[in-house]
Amino acid sequence: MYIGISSSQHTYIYTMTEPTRQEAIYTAIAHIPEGKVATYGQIAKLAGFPRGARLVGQALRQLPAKSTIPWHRVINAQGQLSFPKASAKYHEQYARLQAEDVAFNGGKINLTQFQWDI
DNA sequence: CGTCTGGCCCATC
DNA sequence: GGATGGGCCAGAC
Repeated sequence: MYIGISSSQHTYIYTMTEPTRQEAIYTAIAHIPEGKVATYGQIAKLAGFPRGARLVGQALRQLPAKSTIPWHRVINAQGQLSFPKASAKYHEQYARLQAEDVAFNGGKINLTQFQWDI
């Protein structure tokens, strides 16, 4: 989010120079429709970082708990959740996706069926 | 500066 | 299916 101060010339001074990578990434994720998933690489590209898949992971790791963006719709390019299978996070993501009728087959999501195509 | 580590990706074998 | 190696970018030493 920008914090801006307007001047008489209609220019703006921001506390952060530009949309942060994080913001661009969060915005992209926010656009994933319900019942669809996107890969880290896909989000990175959308946010303007063609090879920045890891940035997406980093951004999501720092996501505030109160945030409402659909982080659970971001999965890896293999169609799997990028959490250890035994972890609470894995189960939460799994449950949220299933609640949106995203199907798992042997722990994997069929990307040709469920990937968000822009 | 260098090196390692991440909710990764891709090509290749 | 799996393993490996290169690439990517930002942070943390």
